[in-house]
Amino acid sequence: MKQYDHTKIEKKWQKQWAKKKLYKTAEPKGDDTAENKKCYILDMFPYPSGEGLHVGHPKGYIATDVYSRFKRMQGFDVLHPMGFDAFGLPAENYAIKNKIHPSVAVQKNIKRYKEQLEIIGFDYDWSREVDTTDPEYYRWTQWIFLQLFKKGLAYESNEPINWCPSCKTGLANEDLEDGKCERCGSVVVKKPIRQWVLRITDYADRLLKDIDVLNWPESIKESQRNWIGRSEGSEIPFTVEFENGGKPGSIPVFTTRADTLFGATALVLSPEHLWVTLATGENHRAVLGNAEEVLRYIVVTKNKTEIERTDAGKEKTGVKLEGVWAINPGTKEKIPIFVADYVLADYGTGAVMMVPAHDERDWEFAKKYNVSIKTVITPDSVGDFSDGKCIVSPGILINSGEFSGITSEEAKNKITESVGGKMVTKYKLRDWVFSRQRYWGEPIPLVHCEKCGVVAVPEKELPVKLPDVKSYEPTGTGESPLATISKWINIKCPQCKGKAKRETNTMPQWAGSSWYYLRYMDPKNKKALVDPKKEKQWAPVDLYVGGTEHATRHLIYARFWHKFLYDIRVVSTTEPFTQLKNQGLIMGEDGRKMSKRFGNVVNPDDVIATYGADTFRVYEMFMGPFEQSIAWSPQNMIGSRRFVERVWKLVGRFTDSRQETVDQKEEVGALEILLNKTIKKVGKDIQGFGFNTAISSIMILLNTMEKTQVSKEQMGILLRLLAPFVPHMAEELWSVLGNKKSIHIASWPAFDATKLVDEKITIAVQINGKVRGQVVVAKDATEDVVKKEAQENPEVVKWLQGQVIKKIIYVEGRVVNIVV
RNA sequence: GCUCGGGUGGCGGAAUUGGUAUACGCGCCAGACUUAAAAUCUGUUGGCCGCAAGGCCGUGUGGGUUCGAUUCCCACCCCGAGCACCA
Repeated sequence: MKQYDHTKIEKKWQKQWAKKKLYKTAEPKGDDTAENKKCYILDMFPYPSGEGLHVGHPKGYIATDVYSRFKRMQGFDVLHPMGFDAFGLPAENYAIKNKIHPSVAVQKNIKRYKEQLEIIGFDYDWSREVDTTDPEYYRWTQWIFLQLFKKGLAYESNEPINWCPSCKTGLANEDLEDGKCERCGSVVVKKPIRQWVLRITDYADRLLKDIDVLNWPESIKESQRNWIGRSEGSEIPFTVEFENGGKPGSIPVFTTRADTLFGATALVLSPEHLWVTLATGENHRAVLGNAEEVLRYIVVTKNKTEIERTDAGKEKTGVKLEGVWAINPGTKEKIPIFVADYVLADYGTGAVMMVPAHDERDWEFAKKYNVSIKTVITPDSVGDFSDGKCIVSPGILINSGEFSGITSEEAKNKITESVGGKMVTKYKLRDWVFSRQRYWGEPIPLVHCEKCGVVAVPEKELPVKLPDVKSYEPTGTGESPLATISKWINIKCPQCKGKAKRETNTMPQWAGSSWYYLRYMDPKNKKALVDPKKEKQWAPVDLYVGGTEHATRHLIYARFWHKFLYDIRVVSTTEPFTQLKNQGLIMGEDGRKMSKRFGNVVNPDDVIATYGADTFRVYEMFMGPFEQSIAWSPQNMIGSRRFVERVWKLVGRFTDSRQETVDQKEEVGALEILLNKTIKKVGKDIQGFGFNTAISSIMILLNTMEKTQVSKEQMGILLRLLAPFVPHMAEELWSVLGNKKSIHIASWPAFDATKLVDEKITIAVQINGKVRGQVVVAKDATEDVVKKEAQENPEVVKWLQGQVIKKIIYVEGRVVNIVV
């Protein structure tokens, strides 16, 4: 047998597989039974940055590759595609920095990515590749937008939104991290610009409810629940009266604690509240005793960044409105009105009732501004509430008129009803700011007509192609660079043929990735986003693998679009991804995140050149639990290489002329049992993403096989168990054994359920729970026999001397415990 | 602050409807092969006490339930992630 030359073998088989189109996706069989045997396995497709891949990126891809090969061998029709998410800021910034047009840069980076992926030996069906920047692809991204627009789910708005001064574009809430731009880390400011917004909040309830049925990691599900942030409460109107006899008005507040209404000693409005704007405006200014002061406060507030405003730790500020007061609808007492920036404008009604005795924020504010504090809840178990303490927990009502004595829970409904309020549900989720003032994105397919207003581009005119432009750098004016191309902008209105202009905003990075999994099912279709038959054949995605960073962005957006597409009958399932797995990061050797900054990045190309793709794959799958972050270790890589080489040598026995005889230390029958056990375990582990334990059990099998006489058939089983992990070597050795067809379309070995337990089993003997000896018995030994053997065991006898046996417990096949 | 994960040898980790803790791999140590080294192969390897036989202690800490707890319950400590002035 020749030496193991990984480069030669890997190149050879990668070429062969491509030539024979081994991984071409099976076409739909068209019968009902076929549906049960499909398996759609999806990776989160990369955006091709200029950096190329580091060893952390392929970890998830290797896992899906192992899984898809396993499923194919089990006889499933497998769909395992790959593509590129190439619109968006990273690609554009790279292009700007390197002074290449984004489309050129993207194609270059895609090529590089593909090369890097190909040498790892993945089983992608490249004939289904998608590229979100391909007009034939984004035609359908635009089409989905138009359907949203037609259903009233896309609207134009001029509300202040998050603006990144460095990226020079508006951002969605999801694009912020601690008030900073997720991409560049700049502090985001609120800025009113014209924008397109999608009504994701219309789907908040369904997005929340359906989380329960998903087979996803608990942490991601929890993140989404937090993000959607449902809370049930009451909307209660507060009457407002003026000192100088103005007409009384009404301001609704939102509260989850209507039970504390009688303790509300002030009304607090956000600085952006419409009522405040009106009251300080030219016409009404006279009603306030201190309009100038209030205006000054509002200006100061608006100049603060989001971070400054929303930091819970900072001291609260506000200003009291003079000449006006509110009526507490419970007590009918006059209470002061404040404007304060701790009240968020865009949550609830932008107004809250201040209950200092039972809310810590209100408490803090009331102390500072001398608002009276009135306790109306007492903890239900103990009666000793003390005034001068903030009691946040619910309890029994006091000082609440007719409601005194009932519980908080009961009071919420009753009080709300009695003051003319209503029970409402609110969400933290905000509508999705969907336009970007940048070049490198899908043009929004709308037209602004002087007469007709906003008009959709007719579907047959899609795609609206992104025009070439000399300067694609962001303008910073709130307009996209497209606004400078008059030739492109000025068109006729599709409706009235009059003068009209194109919409110049582009879509955010997340648009293309919100539906790409559908396109893989039918990538070449020119007539529809996806053929309904093909959609039925493949949907939903059975397994989706990617990083946790997408928990509240991509994974929420995609679920939203999917549900919308379900409503307009483009897709047949209510959820896109039934099962989700997150790969843990591969950290640098130093334990820090891999980054150019730390100089701890490992390039997969180098690793593969030295050790081979098969070893690399084994190492990444064996290094620890898939979902866990673990540091890269060149030391441990050597262990994986050893393992791979030992397999090579083992098969060498069948080709070497000497037919090397084995010093047979293990029983042949025992090997048969171990093989069966291993087949069962490896299958179960791959299915459950326990790749590290699957490999360890194959290692145990290999250790035994090396010491035993092994038949060709048994060797074939070993190779098939290994095939998903080391596809090149398994293929090579499989052909060495004389097989003509590829191992990757061979059937996964079956195990014999009657041969899973050894003839003799070892049972531990405990005395009072401490292991004192072991007995070996036949596998079908009865309880009495085992108990008798246990008591006769010399080790045990020693411990039993002078003791009285109270009880003997036998756990079948495991342990005997003698209680003395 | 709230929510969700997680804490096991020198290291990555294995084992939970409660049943022999430390599988597998790395490293270390010893041996074989070699002039020598590397590679490879074989063996040992949780801690403490002991010449040994053997014993005691051990899954973040402290309690509890149980014949038996890494696993279940209570309290606490630490690490990671998400959310956070959301009324």
